[in-house]
Amino acid sequence: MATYKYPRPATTVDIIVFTIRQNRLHILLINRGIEPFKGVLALPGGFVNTSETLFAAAQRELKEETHLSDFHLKMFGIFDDIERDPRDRVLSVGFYAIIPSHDIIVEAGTDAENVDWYVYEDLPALAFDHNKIVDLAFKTLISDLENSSLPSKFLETEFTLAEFQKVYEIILTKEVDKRNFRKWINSTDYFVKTDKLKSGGQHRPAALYKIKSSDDETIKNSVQSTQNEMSQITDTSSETDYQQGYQSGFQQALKNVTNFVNKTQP
Amino acid sequence: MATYKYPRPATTVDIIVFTIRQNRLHILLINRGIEPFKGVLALPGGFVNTSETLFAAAQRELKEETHLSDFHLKMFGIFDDIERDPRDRVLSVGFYAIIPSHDIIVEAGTDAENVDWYVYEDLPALAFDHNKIVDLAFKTLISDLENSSLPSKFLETEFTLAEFQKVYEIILTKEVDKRNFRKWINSTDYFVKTDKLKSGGQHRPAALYKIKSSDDETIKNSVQSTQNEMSQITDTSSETDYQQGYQSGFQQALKNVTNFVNKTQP
DNA sequence: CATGTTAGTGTTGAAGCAACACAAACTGTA
DNA sequence: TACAGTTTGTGTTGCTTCAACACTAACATG
Repeated sequence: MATYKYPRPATTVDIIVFTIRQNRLHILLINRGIEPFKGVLALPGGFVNTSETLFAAAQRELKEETHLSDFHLKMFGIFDDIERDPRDRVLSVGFYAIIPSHDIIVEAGTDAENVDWYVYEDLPALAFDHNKIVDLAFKTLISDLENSSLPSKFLETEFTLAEFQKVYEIILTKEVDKRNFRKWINSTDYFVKTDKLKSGGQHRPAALYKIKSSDDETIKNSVQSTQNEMSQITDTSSETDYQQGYQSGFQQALKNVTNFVNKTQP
Repeated sequence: MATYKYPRPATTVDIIVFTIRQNRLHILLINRGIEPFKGVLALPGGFVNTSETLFAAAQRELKEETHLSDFHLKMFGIFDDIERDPRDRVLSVGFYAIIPSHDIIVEAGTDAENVDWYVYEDLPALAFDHNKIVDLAFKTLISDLENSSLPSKFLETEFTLAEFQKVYEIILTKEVDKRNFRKWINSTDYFVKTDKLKSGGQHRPAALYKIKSSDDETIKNSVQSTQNEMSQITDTSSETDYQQGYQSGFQQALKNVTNFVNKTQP
């Protein structure tokens, strides 16, 4: 039991786990095993302990309820409607995770009676305000797509450009021009061609690419636990920001301002 | 007294109040009247009650400590370092506020011994992790500048384009091209020219502009209390998003995807 | 009415990007 | 072994966007 001078809201984390299965975007939902909303589909998540960060809580809950432990994880929003949980005043912090398509072993954990994948575009009504949380997670995913190596997290470490292009087409539900896509790949410095080819196909073998990083294993195997705030700066520096850690801020923030500001010094 | 089965982190809000004085960006700080960090400069803010939203808490605290009540207010981040408050485990949600330069009557409230304005570029070490919070607030302000009518919140309801341009130059610390700036003003539909002129100057009178909105009083006099999550979508629709409220999400999220996606339908 | 100061206005060259078609490489089968 | 079938891989062009840049108009004051 814990006693405080003033009442305080509880804090939870909820996680949207995205993956691609059968060429469609899916998210992970649990069938709630306990009240409230017993038997209703809901996002994996749970209460934040006093001894852990929000990221740690999201990792822990996802592992408890799904036995997943290796994923990209990003905080994207806070949900604070007063009546969003019938039991008590509960704030929730939303995270989204991306796991590769081949990595889809999930088992029900303690709080969950059942864990399964559901097609994103055809979700039923979820418990609490979870539909709203899912919507914002998807919007955030979309806006994160272009300016980072993030979509490759849907694939294995090495992937062909055709596979990678397909990830975009599935998430955006739009056709992508092959040549322009490849030009964009080369214009970023997120990816490099390996000297390997995708073998075993029936047709012309494709070159395998991977994320360009001095230590991509570190990135792959750990969540972004050092990034403990939501970066509103959705520019091309968002990935490197996290690796550089905390910067002095002022000059950093000015880097990517565009528009009518003079580029040349007078 | 409040008793819970499990311990829970406390939740606070901290507010960065931006304004422009003497052609420099300032923020509002209080000299803490109580421990911890008694006598140290800190952001206005305080604990969130169980019966209020985070926005309501930010409004209330700002009013309690500064007697300000009319401002633009936006949530921008969460701060969850485990040791960020020596008393207890405390999560903090950051907001920034913008108040017009003419509207700078502030008085010390209950928790604050002293309230005053400090030049943004020359801040001392603040209590808790407040320097970090200020940095992210400023980054968010910068990225919000271009795609909204927000910077006009630094000015009175009606303003000249020279005044408006000056706001950008002060915040960005860069010179702005007058003709390109005015072209940008016209290309957005955020602003309209009124039929009034700025009188009383010594030289050619300038036309007065204002925010184009059917009910701009509503926008001016209220915080964005209906926007209870951080919109990661930093595109040109961010202002209208808030007015339209919650949308179905999927198609909405696709609107502003650019880059290599085919624009024409096959 | 002459001077001083701010308000207000268009054009041009460069860069970025969407649209678009065909040859090369490999597998399996005849 | 060659032919059919399928996927990989590659450049150019026109359009749009935007940064750079200089002069005239309007008013106040002495």
